[in-house]
Amino acid sequence: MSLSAALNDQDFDDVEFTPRQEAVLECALGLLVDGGEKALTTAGLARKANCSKESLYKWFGDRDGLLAAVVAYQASKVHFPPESGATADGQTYRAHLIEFATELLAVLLGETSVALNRLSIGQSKREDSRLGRLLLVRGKYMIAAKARALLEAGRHRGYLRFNDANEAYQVLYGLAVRDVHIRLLLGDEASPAELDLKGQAETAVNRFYKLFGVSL
Amino acid sequence: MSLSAALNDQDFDDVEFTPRQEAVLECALGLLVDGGEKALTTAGLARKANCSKESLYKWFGDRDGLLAAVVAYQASKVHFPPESGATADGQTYRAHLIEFATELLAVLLGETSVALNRLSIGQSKREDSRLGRLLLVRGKYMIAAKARALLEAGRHRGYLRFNDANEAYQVLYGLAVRDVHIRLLLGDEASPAELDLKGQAETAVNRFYKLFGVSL
DNA sequence: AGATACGTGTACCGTACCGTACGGTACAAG
DNA sequence: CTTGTACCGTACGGTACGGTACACGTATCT
Repeated sequence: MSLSAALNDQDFDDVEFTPRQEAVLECALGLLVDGGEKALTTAGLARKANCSKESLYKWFGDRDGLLAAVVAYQASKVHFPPESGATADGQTYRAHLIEFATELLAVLLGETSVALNRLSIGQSKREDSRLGRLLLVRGKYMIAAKARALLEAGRHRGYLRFNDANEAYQVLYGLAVRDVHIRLLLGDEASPAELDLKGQAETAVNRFYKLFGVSL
Repeated sequence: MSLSAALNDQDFDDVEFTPRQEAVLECALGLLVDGGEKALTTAGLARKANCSKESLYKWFGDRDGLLAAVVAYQASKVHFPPESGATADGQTYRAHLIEFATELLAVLLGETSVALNRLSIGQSKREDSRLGRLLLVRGKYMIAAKARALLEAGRHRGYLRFNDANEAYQVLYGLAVRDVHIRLLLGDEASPAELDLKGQAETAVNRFYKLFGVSL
């Protein structure tokens, strides 16, 4: 079963890559990070990765399959630490929230994430945007799920009060990310204050508690 | 003076387009909205707009100049209403904030804005992203300036309390937009609730007042 | 040793598209 | 009537890139 077939079947879940393929995909990531999509040509990747174009097509089907594989590979690298500290008091729970926000910012502002988002967005057209969906389901939705679980735990223990966990997460996201992500995607640079991820996460969580925290 | 020369000089300000050129740019916008960047070819635009490729190159220099002209043209269409209601009580000021947030969402979620953002992001590479900068300075920065003025007025009249107007604006932006913008750029669709711009703007402003409003 | 499988390197084809050149048309000014 | 300007339509060169075919090298299995 080829990868492109798997992609067409919307079924990209249980795909594993051999070490050799992962090395090639890492090269592809490097080309993408500095150079954008147009820098990732089949000939260029084959030259940089010391592999043949024929192998690329054997492994990934076609160029779209290659791009999808790059996204899937990068997404497979983010680990979800096991539910951190099931028994936590209010202070450590708040610290966990801050840590989550910090990691969120670290991921979104990372250059590989920026490069992949640029790639997926550039490919997205009106209707039919497979790369975008892939990035959403393998990236954003996973993070959102983890965040919802974290927030639900906080509500269950009486630290937070809200009706819709998803809405609460989106507010936390907005408070932490603001317009920094889109500005980076457009080529702007983050200000020094915005590069203090920990500080940004703390103020975001502070404001979040002002909105959804139980009365002091 | 050609447009491309003006672009290279970072000076794209006092550029005006003839009605004929604007009609062509409108066609280009249409091609961009449904089809993405690759759908906007010089031959295709010439065919759809009933103009010659030679005219395109005479007017816009090259394809990059054409893309830049499309962005500049669209940016030139957003008007800034004169400072609304200099003398306003607390209720109408809050209404003005809601109106601003509503318009912000309407712009960001509009399909032409999404298409242009996709275009600019797709063109942005590591270093050197002229389209992105153009969209930032002609779009985002203008909106941010207006928002800062509005917020400063609110602080001056005692409705709001904050130190940095820019930071306050970013919080308002985050509360209103959340992750909807990036999701749309990636090809996701807005939920029904998210399409209720007025309602979204109201809750965003409510939360904003919880953070920066003076004590009730 | 031979066979099968896998991968590299290279040459090649077809195509899409940018950019330009050129012929033809309409129109205004002298 | 001539000249200049602006534009359309089309055809063509150059090129970059996706995709394929093939020759050669290497390892593993029998």
